[in-house]
Amino acid sequence: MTDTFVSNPSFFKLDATLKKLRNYWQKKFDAEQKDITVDQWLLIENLYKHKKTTHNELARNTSKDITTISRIIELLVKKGLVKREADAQDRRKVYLQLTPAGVDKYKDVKSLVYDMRKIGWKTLTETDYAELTRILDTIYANIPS
Amino acid sequence: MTDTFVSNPSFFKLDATLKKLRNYWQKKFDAEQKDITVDQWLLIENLYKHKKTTHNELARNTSKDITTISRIIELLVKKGLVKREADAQDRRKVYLQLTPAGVDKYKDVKSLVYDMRKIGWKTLTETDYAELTRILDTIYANIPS
DNA sequence: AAACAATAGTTGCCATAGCAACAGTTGCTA
DNA sequence: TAGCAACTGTTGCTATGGCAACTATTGTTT
Repeated sequence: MTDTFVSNPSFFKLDATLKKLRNYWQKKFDAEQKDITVDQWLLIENLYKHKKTTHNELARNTSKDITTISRIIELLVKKGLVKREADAQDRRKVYLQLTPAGVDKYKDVKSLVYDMRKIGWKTLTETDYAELTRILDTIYANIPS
Repeated sequence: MTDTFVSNPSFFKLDATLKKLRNYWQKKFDAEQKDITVDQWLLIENLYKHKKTTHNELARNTSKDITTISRIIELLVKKGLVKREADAQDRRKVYLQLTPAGVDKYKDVKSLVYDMRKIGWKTLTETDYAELTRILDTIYANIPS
């Protein structure tokens, strides 16, 4: 692996791309008055798919710190999109699930997200997607935890 | 482009990979008592390469918000790694440059960063790097500003 | 059973991200 | 030259990210 290669700014490029994506999504959300942030959306999407999870599971599934989950969930509860439910057996556990309003929000925002994903990929192929996935997964696996 | 393709979580994967990278770097910085954050490092690296820049240029070069630059620079000034210098012609402008201590910090941290970059890429090839660059650049270009 | 370890989640703190509002300066134009 | 637009940077506010310390609960060990 050459010097030039290693010193090339892949970290920077990842960061820049992700920021531009997040920014674009957020502006669309704001323009269409969805009244959520991109990360709040990610949790809603995850809760829709898993129906009923705990903070810890959500943290693992979304690659977010559990403290961040705790705070985002707090905001979603205040917005009436998520409800907490105590576990009867283990009183430390709190189950999280979307309220009916949360399910509505998911359905409302879903198609917008779908469209935005298409825009990011518009000039790329399925092979490109597979390549990106492979490379990012490899980098992820290469980094010690 | 298929449904499955579009609904696949590339945003999530980018985010997860970047977080793991940033985390790994930060832990190494902390373990070796470099006393800087990853983003502070990115500004130091940029200032080393450009010698003398303004907040605006630095924001463009690093893909960071100018308010974020303003605050990170404030921290670096407090640490004695960066100094501000007013422009004689245009009194709105402030030039930024590394102090001698800032240059030392750059030289001190550089090899550590070099090693970490190698670790992320250890099982990948130059072709992989070129592919990643191409795909990320394409996504970046596809997103409206 | 008492002591201790492990687990689930919250809160405090500081750093980064981005928007809006602001102050000061400079350039343009009527 | 007065007024306004554009530019440079800062500050306030809210959200996310991550570490450390904390509470409460449950499981384990002696």
